[in-house]
Amino acid sequence: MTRQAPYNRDQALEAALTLFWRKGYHGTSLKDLEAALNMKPGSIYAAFKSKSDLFRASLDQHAELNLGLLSGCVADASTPYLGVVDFIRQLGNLAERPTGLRACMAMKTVLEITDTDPDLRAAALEQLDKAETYLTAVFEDARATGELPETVEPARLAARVQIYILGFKVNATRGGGNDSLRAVADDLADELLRLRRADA
Amino acid sequence: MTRQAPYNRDQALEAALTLFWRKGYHGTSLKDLEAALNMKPGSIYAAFKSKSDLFRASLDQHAELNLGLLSGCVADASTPYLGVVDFIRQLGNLAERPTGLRACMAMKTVLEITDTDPDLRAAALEQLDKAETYLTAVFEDARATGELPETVEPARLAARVQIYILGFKVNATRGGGNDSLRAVADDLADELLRLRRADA
DNA sequence: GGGGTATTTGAGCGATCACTCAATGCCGAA
DNA sequence: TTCGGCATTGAGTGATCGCTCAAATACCCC
Repeated sequence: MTRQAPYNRDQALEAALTLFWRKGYHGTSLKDLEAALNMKPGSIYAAFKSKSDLFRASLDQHAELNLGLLSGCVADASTPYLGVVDFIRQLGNLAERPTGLRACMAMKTVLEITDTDPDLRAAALEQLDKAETYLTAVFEDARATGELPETVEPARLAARVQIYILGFKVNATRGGGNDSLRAVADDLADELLRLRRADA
Repeated sequence: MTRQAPYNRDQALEAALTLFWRKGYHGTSLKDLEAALNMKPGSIYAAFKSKSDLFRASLDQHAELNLGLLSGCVADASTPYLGVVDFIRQLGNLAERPTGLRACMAMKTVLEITDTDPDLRAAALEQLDKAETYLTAVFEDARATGELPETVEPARLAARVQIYILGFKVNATRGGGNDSLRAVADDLADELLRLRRADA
């Protein structure tokens, strides 16, 4: 039936994601995208409709990967709470990435986009909210099972952990090496371990 | 003598700072600046040389204000370490600011600027380094006086506190209200208090 | 092969970008 | 009152922005 497109859509989207992630929305021009996706402007618009729609698609793709990473840690650990702790500890591995890709795209977008393009901002905010909701649920369960003491407020702790994550990623963007990043990630993880009930 | 310039340079710089801070480097056009500074392009270039130089000047101005805030807290508190704790606690007041001005400009710049304009990126990085150096010095002194235990590594703790500050500001940019921001700022401040020696 | 269709192409659109400079306006000195 | 000199002006520079569309191309079915 219809002809197979000679470009791979997923592959193109990944290239766009990397570019937008690194350079931001305003900092990425269509010329940049044409080069990275190896597509002419007409093809890009046929496939993705507009620059902002392509950005939006990249943002969603990025969120999926990111949340997958977190939920993967949660699934693999002996308890969900320890999974979150492990996720924090693994932030120490961010040194492997180039500095431009150490901070998450949603965060960069919320900081970059203010008045113009409220849709993009809203999408990024929603992603951060989703992550925080996920964390809150984990902490609620941990309290219910007795892993966390009753005095812990799940939403409040989720906000704090979100701050750990976002702050760590901003700081990593400055360019720290493997050792220093790992040391601080361990400190943050240990801090969360200390919140568990002594008998847990 | 030379004629008095009909615009106030400091006032113009402050307007530029607010604009750049809120909208970022790429997100701010000269049209925006012309309107905010109430100056024609020729005057702007006569006074500030170029867009990037004006941004740079704004960045420096911002850093001065920011570091002044921190050192003010340190000077006012009963010990320098408690001053830092107080600074963290006062982050809860960020709700008073519009969301676009809650994150510090240096941080936003480091996240926004990657390849292009390495000078601007370097300037922003330097400012963050300066703040971290300041924190490290405070923690070193606190350890020397016995307020912090010997086991604390000042530089490592400074990185962690920097993460708290940066992370908090990113999170505040999402738009939290007065109560929620204050609650989490208190949590972070209390966490630092807990590091002090029991007899301090 | 040949015809029909879907996709890709890339020159070029108007708008906006950062920036310039000849003309103008304003001032103090003479 | 006139004049010399500097600050301000704003229309206009070439470059680049995001984006379009008529033409060329590649593919499938017959």
